[in-house]
Amino acid sequence: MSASIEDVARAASVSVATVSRALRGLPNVAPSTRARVLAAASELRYVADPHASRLAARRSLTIGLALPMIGTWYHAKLFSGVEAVVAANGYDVLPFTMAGTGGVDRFLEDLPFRKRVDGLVVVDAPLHPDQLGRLVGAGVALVTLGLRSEQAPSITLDNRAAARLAVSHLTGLGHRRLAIIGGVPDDPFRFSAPVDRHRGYVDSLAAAGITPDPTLAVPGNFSLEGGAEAMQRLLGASDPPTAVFACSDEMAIGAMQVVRDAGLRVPRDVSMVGFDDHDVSAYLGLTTIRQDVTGQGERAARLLIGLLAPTDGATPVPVHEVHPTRLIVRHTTGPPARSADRLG
Amino acid sequence: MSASIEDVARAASVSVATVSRALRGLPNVAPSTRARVLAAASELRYVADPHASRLAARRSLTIGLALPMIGTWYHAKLFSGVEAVVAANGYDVLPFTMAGTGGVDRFLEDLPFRKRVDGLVVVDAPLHPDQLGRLVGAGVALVTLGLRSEQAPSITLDNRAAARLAVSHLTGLGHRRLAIIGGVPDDPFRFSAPVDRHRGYVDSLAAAGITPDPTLAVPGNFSLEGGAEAMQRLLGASDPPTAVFACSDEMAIGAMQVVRDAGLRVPRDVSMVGFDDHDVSAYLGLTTIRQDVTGQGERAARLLIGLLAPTDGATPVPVHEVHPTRLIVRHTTGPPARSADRLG
DNA sequence: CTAACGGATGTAAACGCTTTCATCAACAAG
DNA sequence: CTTGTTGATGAAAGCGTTTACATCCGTTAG
Repeated sequence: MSASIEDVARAASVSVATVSRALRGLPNVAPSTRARVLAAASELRYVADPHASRLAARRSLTIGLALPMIGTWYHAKLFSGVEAVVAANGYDVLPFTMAGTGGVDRFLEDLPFRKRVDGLVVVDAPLHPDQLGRLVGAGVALVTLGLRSEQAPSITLDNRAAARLAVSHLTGLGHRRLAIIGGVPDDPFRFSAPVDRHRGYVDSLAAAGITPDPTLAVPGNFSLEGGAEAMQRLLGASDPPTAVFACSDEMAIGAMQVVRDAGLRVPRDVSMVGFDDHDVSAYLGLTTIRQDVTGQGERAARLLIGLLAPTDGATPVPVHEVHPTRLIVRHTTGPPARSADRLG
Repeated sequence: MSASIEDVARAASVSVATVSRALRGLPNVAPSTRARVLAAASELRYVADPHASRLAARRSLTIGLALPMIGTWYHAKLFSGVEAVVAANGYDVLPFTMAGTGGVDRFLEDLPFRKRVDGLVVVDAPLHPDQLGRLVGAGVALVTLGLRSEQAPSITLDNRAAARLAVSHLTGLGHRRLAIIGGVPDDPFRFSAPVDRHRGYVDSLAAAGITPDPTLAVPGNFSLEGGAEAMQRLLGASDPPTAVFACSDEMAIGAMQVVRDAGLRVPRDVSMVGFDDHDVSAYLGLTTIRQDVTGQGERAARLLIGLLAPTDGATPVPVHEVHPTRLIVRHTTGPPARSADRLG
């Protein structure tokens, strides 16, 4: 049905070995022969069967991308970055979503990617350190994104410092009752961002001489809905916050809507700062912490592909990159209304 | 390094053929034998090498997903839907992005997916009808999403009717100067939504006795930035619209920000209706046309997998599904301010 | 008791490549 | 003129499965 390497060999009057070499740009092929092979291949619209070639070459030319889910802004951007450089380097990308039955544990149990990918980008580190260690031990090249691990190169943010940036901005404006929407995850080893950001929040409060009020720290599930629910709880309290640090822009957006629905104004009654710099945030005027998600994906892919390249020396030391974040002040933060009281 | 089928065969004291049969649940294997093989396989943590098995079985158990890009809300949701059902059916999904060098044409030229996927979901039909025809002729199972094609099953929206829904809502409120942000694409064969929605817009104007003003139809590139730029142009005109139909929520969001930056209010000065029902739209109170993007992705995948299943009869007639849309009225639409003038 | 049958199993030939190794020609050096 | 050397090429052995076909054996029908 479709041409095989033998067809090309016949058409070019050479052996299949020569076709293979010529097509892959290997040395020791006479220029004239190579030209003839190339012509024949393109004439026959020949494309090497990836399965055959991967079986023979013992490399899949595929990198796996393990993430908790697709469909959110963050993961889509990440995917986009990874995909771009992976494709540019001639690899395929194979997404693994942890959402299905069994999730992470089944993923590790069945190792569905075994023999299927040359390397793995693990996002939000849905794996325990020892699980990661086992993988690395099994010879799987991998880089983690979102959680630092000692066993493999990683790309992270300084979440604690970033949170300090956000919260200090708020305390600097005079806020004293500061809430955080984020939440402690089930397992800090798997997704450390919320706990680190919470630490930064506490840091900043301490620096401003404020004692953290545990009722002002509510989980938001990193979703619009979760942010809205969290804000509802905050507003329902006896002494609501004048400022909120949401650990994602989506939670911030959900929360702001609740604020407005309650007849309050942002930032007059409640200041809001998010995290991510979601595409829409600029258009909503949301003050936020910017991170370059696509760039992180690109970087992770590049790192992994570097790992896959034949290392002509000792095993390289794992790289740990901490990507920058930046406070973007827009229009959802301002001094607390009560500061006027204090002045008066 | 990792167990092969021979290792399992040896451990279970049977031939590799029996192992293969036992593991794949084929008939004609004695229950006791099957149990023994299963035990051995799990003991050795055996997983069949996908490349070998795909080469031998001549099917890749992979479905390709060709889309213009990842990273936007729409495509991420679609991806999410496709991925879920594809994974549930034991297939892998291999994304192909058209963004890179050459884009669609190179994609078709090299047919990079040839021999690599069993079927293809083509999103936003980046292919000409005759290109699609060639693919189908070449035996590639495919379903298109976003553009109806006669050669293959398709999943579409009735974009024209949906646009009528949106625009009639606006005319019903009394608007007479109605803009549309969407734009005519380079090639209506590749992405027909904008032209169909424009038709629906014209329909509704006609029904309301309004002559379309070509200066009120501006392209917006289906992006936040594009929406903003479009709105800038509309506002800069001598007689700006009192209502805008944006062909995507993202364009609507970009446009609304420009409206507000100009010191105008939504919906008092400008009504806005979007298209998609983006996750954030509910939180922004955006009136919009809802479509179930994830559901469309799921459906496309299901259709394709059905196509792949052994057809024990004549070639099935291509299914053309038109998925529903619905107008969701929220808070960005209202009667035009000037309607008061008319009353007065 | 024999022949035919059918279920369980094994043998071995693909599948379409890559890659090692051998071969060969041409040419430089002795 | 031999002997090395080097670059171009081909032969063939895998790579780890699937699957058509053959074999074996216990049943059942005649």
